[in-house]
Amino acid sequence: MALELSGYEYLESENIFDAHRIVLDSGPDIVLLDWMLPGGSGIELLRRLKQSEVTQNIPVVMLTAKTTQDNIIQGLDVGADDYITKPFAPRELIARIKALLRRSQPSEESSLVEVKGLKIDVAARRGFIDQRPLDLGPTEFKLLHFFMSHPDRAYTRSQLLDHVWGTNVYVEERTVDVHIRRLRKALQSSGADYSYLIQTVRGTGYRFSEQE
Amino acid sequence: MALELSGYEYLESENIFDAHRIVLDSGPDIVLLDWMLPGGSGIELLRRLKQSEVTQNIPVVMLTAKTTQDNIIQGLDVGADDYITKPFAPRELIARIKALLRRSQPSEESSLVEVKGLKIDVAARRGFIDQRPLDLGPTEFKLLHFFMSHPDRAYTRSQLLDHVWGTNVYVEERTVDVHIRRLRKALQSSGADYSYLIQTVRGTGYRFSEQE
DNA sequence: GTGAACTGTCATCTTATTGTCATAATTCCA
DNA sequence: TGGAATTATGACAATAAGATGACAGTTCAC
Repeated sequence: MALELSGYEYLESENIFDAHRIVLDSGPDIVLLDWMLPGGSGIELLRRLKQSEVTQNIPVVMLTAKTTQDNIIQGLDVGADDYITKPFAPRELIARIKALLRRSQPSEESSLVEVKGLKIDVAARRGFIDQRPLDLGPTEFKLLHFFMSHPDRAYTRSQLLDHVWGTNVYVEERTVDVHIRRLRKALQSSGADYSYLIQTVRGTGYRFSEQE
Repeated sequence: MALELSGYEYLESENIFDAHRIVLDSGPDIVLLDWMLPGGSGIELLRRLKQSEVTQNIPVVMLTAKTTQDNIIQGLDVGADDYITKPFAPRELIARIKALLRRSQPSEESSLVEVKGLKIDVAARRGFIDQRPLDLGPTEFKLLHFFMSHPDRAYTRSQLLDHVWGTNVYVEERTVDVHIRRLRKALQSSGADYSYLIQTVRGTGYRFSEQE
């Protein structure tokens, strides 16, 4: 109920066997695991999850009524990421889940990509032309980032939509044109004009290149 | 007693389980870990701490009565940062703790951070704009401190919650917005307006930067 | 116990960003 | 040289995201 109220989706299982299958099939973001499950102790599942490369990065929270030393040590040993002892407040459960999810989120890459006087700092999420910061919307930034890391190659609008907007997004192909224009505009804003880097490939799409 | 006399705050635990929770919840600056803990060897906890990304940077000092080489090697192997064998002089304990703390917080704990006319005194927990003290709540101070020691990079609300509020805290992400606002307000209180240092990064979060 | 300071949350207001369209400009080829 | 096809551009409304003010619960010092 607490999970539902907080807007999480979940799948339940009554026993280890189904639980394992569900984890493998649905690839959850997190696993809540009761110490005592019919058919075997939850710790067995925990061990299995942590052994497999596929599942070992899924954070696992152990729920337990037991506070006996043995069990807990066993749990630590196998690699639970957090524990909650029953009875617990729903708030606490949600808090711990949130914290774990936060932590497991994408690692921070801090790359700098540079082409001539045009530079983008991915960590800072910002672009520069000769030290001068660019005014880019999120989409323009992503587009520029994609282009700069895949230069000298023509992409169709469709491909750009996939890579920059993401799959499963329904957007008119012509929308790409508009963003290309916005990006070009930003690239020739102050002083130097770098808009030539974004080249139109008639009949195909666009390309990022220093040449020509 | 030695810790208290030296002005450190500490949390104690009688067993591995509680110890692990305490570390996760309170995010200590350092961990003193006895080799022998009821319910299991402290080394297991050490291993756990060093395995998780969240806790692996917390320095751990192993306390032990054993002087056998094996053990020491075992401990260092897993990642203990220092060793003290019992019996030990309180002075020595404190000295080692100090050394580790110094080492582990090179960038952050330089007690004076300054950017342009904005300066914070970490020890005194106060901020100044051109000598004039700022009116900051504890959270705002921590937020500002974090920003100033990690400039020119965008942070999501989640990341800020982790770094400033701590892990395992259940706070709405939007709460970050509110504190950002309070901080900005403080930065433009009297005279000069430094609120431009805290920049909104649409679709991502916030960034501290002198530029723009 | 009282009051001030501080926090977290909510509802509401603002603004930046986006997707789309209509129209102008260009390119290409018969 | 037309005109068909393709791309560029400006405008605009919808939307999503952030800013802001208010408020109530807590904590803490006195």
